[in-house]
Amino acid sequence: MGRQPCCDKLGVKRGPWTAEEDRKLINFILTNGHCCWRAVPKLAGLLRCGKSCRLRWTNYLRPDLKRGLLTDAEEQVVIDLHAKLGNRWSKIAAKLPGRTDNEIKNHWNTHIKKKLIKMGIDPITHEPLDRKASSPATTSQSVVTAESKSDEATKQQSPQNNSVRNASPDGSSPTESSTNTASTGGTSSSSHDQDPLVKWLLEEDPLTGDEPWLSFTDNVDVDEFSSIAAGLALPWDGATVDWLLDYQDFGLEGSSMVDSHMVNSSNGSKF
DNA sequence: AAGACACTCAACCGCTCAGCA
DNA sequence: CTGCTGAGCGGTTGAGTGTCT
Repeated sequence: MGRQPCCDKLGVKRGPWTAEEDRKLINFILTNGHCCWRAVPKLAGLLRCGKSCRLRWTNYLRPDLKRGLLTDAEEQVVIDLHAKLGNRWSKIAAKLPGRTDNEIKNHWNTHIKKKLIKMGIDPITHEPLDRKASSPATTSQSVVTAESKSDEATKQQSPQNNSVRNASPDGSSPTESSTNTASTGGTSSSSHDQDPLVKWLLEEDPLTGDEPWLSFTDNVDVDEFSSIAAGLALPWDGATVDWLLDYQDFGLEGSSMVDSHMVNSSNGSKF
């Protein structure tokens, strides 16, 4: 790759996480929360950079994560939101509780993209492939606005330009307006604006930001966390938490074992 | 059975943004 | 206003795994 690692300090471990590292990170965050990711590895006794810890937690260890493939309904939501928002995976993920941006991004690239192509829909423009060359206009079948199309076109023309993220979180910046003006442009009312579900998804954040593990600052123990999780219908029951914290003690190797456990433990429906 | 190829997804990287002094 | 720092985001990589020949 030739890139400089983000954490080029000697002694900073990279690569796949071990069960022991997962255990340390889980233990630390469940008892202390994460006030400052940079400090987490040091305090948790991990030879990782904070960035790596944050990624591991948010993409894999977080207790509210669903595991396994996206359901058809979730997939449809992703497609709809992608048509509206483009590659803003974090925004899309925010509308799908239990899903991470990384997961959605991966799923998009590996499954949905192909599915759409198979269906004759351009995954970038969300327009029928056979109409792409002949007419840029939107159709009733189209699930994207002309604006988001230009958004994608802009991005494609300047692959080094990450400026889509110049948009403010509420999508109101000039950049946002110029590249993804679905809410302001004349074609703002795609078919999904009439879809109550999509409308809701575009307006509401299912996650409020006050998830319990974000505010563990008072040495909440695992049992307490388990009950909180149960109360919130989080996917981790007490047994799972206990198991998760102990699974490497049974000689299970690698975090992939967590996956299989999570999937198998609930009739194959993720966790 | 074994090698080649395809696919998946965890993890990495660089960039940008937000908050603060 | 400016510069610094930490957090978050999206794009990309590559190891592991599955499927095909």
